Amino acid sequence: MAKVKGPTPQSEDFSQWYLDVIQMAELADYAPVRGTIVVRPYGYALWENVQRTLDGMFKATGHQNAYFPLFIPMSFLQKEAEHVEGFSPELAVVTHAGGEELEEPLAIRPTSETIIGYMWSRWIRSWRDLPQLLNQWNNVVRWELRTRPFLRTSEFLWQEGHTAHATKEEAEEETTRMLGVYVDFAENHAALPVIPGRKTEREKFAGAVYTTTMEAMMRDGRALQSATSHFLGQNFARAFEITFQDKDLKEKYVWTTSWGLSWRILGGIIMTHGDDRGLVLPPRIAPIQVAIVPIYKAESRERVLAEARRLERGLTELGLRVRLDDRDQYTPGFKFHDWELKGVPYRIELGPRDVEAGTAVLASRLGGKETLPLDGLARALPERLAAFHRELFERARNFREARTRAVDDYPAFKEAVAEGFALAFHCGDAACEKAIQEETRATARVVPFEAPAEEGVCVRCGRPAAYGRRVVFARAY
RNA sequence: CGGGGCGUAGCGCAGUCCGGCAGCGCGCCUGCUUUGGGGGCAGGAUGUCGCAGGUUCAAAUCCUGCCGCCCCGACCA
Repeated sequence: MAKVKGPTPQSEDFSQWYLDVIQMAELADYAPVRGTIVVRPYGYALWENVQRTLDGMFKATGHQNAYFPLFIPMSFLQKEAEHVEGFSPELAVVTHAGGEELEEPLAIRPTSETIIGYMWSRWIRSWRDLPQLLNQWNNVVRWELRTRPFLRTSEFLWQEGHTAHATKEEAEEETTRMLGVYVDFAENHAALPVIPGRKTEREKFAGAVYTTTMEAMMRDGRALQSATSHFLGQNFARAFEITFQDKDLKEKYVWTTSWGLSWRILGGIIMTHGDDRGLVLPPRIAPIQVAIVPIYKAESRERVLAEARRLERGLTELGLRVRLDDRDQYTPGFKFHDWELKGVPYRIELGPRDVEAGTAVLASRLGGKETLPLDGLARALPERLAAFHRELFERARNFREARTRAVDDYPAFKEAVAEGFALAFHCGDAACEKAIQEETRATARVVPFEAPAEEGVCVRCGRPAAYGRRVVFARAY
């Protein structure tokens, strides 16, 4: 009975736990270039499920996929003042190609507002060409100084939606609608409770008029910005001369939005649901929802496997993602640990005794084993998986609420952000916000949409509060 | 970009101080046995000791330079 090391316990070193789990569960591995990772098949299957789900939601809201190039002329990025200031420090730039120095360096896209803006300026002529509702699934590069798998990598996969509209109202509606899609995805598919709202001026996207976001709490109490949706106003329209002739015969600038969700969400799923045994994956996006572990001796092998295959077929026919673990070189105990590490929601154990009795053991990744009749077992699983999702979501929400405190003085604020979210009034001044960060390492994460209207004074400087409500502060990833 | 750590078998490491046969655990391969919570026994394979240069009869070990990665902090999806 060899003792095999599991991941570092969360309580001992949460960051090490995260890194251990990613490696051990075979989600990803480090690649040769600093800050880059290889997403392994199990991790990529998870990402594919995120993609498939979200892509359907984008299409249901009228968007179409397109693809714009990886290379962007440097001059494009310089056209929007805030945008270039925000992104230039982290650009990767190609200066040589084909054995020669390029006349104009090419930025590897950090995001595609500029090249899409350029194309729109050629495509859009009339109000009849609007709205433009585009999305692309791609990779982008941002040369981050401090990297961490999924959360912050030099190259990452994401989707970036870009839309152009005739009116401000329509663009703002789009901004809100798409944040709503992300919230729907987070809560109903990834089981992540999130707080939707607006970013402060200091935290907004470089080039946006304003940024909306959803923030989630990880199991170490830190916040993770899980998706953003930006109202870009006419900033990019002016920079790229994207104009159209309206019904009133006047030439006008379009109003644009952009919104994105990256594989960072996988980091959020890992750090929200995982425990000391490893991953816990939300059923709706788990690559494997049910693992069947057959238990047999040489003489019972065929009998047990035959029954296991019958069960596998029954589950597959219901549209469930199933894996029959018939690897001969491992013992059942090993397989139990393995599927727990990989976060599979349900495991079915099937041995000679069960086959004899017409039963099987159903084990939940959230704990508990029960013996159930084989007959009807498959049909019971969809409801079990739905309940699993609900329990996962509730657990995460309870955790967040237990670690969230409304605070009105600075000492209490410091205590609150040391272990979770602080709900506090703030004056709205960027310098004061920066001081908070320097003094507490916490930042303003989100001004929640859904928060009671309240007046007060700034938790740090005592000046009258802005926003008319409390702001969520936390240490963030 | 600042601070720290580490590069030795696929992985985790010991050996480096004090130069002298390249080691351990896990994993891997073969066989037998086992299988209801990470089995056992036996046999076996696997190395530019990060790179370059120097000192020496002799370098993983000492000297010089370089490279890379990881972790921690300030910036970002």
